[in-house]
Amino acid sequence: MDSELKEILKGIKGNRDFYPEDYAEYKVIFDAMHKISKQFGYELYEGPILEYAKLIEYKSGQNLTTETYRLIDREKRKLVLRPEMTPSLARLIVNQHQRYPKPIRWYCLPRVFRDETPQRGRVKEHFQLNADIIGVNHPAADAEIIALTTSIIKTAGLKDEEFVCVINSRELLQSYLEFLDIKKKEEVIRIIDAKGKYVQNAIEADLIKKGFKSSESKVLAQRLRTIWQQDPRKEKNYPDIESKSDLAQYLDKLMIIEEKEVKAALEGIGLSSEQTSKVYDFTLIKGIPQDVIVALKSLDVGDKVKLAIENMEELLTYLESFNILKNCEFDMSIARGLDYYTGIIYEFLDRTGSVARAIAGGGRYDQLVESFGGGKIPATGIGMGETVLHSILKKLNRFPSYKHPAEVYVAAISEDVIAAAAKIVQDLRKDFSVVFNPFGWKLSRQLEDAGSRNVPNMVIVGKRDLNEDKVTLRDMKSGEQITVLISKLKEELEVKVI
RNA sequence: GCCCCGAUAGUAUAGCGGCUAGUAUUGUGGAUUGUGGCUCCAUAGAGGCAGGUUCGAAUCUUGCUCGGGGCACCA
Repeated sequence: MDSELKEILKGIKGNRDFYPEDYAEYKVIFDAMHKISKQFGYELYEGPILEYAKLIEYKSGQNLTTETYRLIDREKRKLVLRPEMTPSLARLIVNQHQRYPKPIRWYCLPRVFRDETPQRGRVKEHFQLNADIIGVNHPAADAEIIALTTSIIKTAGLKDEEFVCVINSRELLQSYLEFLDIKKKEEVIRIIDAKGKYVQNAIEADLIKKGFKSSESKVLAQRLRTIWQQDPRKEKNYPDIESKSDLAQYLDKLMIIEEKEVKAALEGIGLSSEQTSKVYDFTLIKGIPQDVIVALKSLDVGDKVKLAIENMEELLTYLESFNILKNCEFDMSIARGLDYYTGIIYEFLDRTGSVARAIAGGGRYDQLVESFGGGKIPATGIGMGETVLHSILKKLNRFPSYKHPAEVYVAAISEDVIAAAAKIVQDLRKDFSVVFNPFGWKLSRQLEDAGSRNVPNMVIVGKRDLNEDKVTLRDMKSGEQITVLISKLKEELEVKVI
């Protein structure tokens, strides 16, 4: 084979081929997304894969990130392969929202593209469910999106204890920083967001000082970071770490390391030691929502912060009404969505330890539509890629084994009954998935074919039966056969195919 | 962009400087003429790509490509 052709046939890095067995797994997730979105009364929409580069720039108010696929068309227009759906959604809303009564509940399952290095749960091309409520600014809307997402994740195959939705309020975080008279809010948020990295870097540096090899230190520090993030109270045992005396000591000190490193970073950008410890203590507030509300209420804060806390409390009541409180935690250290989110923000995290990335993430973005010149239209929504969820479910072995779609295999024994068989096939196809191979194959070959594809039922059409208006119905698994009148065939099959 | 690991038929693997590249399974065709999954026969199919070292490279080496994992980034 030509060497160039060989390279081409490998495909583009990070883009994916879905063979039928693979697609069947993703379909479990897609079906859950469609089914639940419909259950919640969301309408399906779609947009173009190509958009003007400017549209993405408007949304973010900055230049295109390096990850966006760019292209130029024949008319020299600068276009992009959509890296996310929200800008297109905002475009649709700005253009025609007046046609629709509010709130608008829409969902979409677009293929989106990002030119980034593939990692676990991260590829260049993926499907990303978007579900949004547009036109109301009410905590119940945020709660509904969280309920919808929870339901999808559970329908796809995860159990309650295997994931968690962590919730914070950007409004609360910001107003609290304002209350403390902190100017560099963005930088503080960035440090809080990256605290895991501070812990990891400190451990890595310490390990190198102790004489570990640089590459080994990196791996070990990562492992400790993962433990610290997923199990801060150290409830489980970690034999791989505990067996090494050099490492075991870190397990108990993770919280201390975090405090020291994060505080140093905060003071490093000019916060007073009082501001630093107040901010740090604030980020430690996390846990079951009721407890967090109590802790927040005990803080001595201004009216603006109190309002934000009341908002959180209201959200809590809706989470409870929607029966998803058990899936939720409030966590003041979650700082996702620096740029666009304005209120409640949330992300769904894996608790099985398979994948570090978020399963889904979303929040309230009340100013986005306005920034496109579309008037003050509040909105909240979620984005959920299929890759992280798939990766977790795969690791847990939750996908059913692959099944060929055909329910019935119709075999014609000889060429002179093909016409009669074809007629039966046509009729059966109104109710069943039917495979028919009228290629003049011998019966034994057709039996083997049906067997190798795991088609459960076979209808054998031959002259002998046909003379009495009958066919033979064979159960491929047991090998049992009965002859039935053609007119009764469907009835018989209906019992077998459920 | 950076780091680690890997790459032999569709799949799973063997060989580790002497290749005419072995095995299993899968594919295709056939042998039992209206009853398969067994057996048998035939047939097809591979060292990711490009260069270097060497008398000789699948094997050693360099770069790239693709895959897996991580960092940074992004969310």
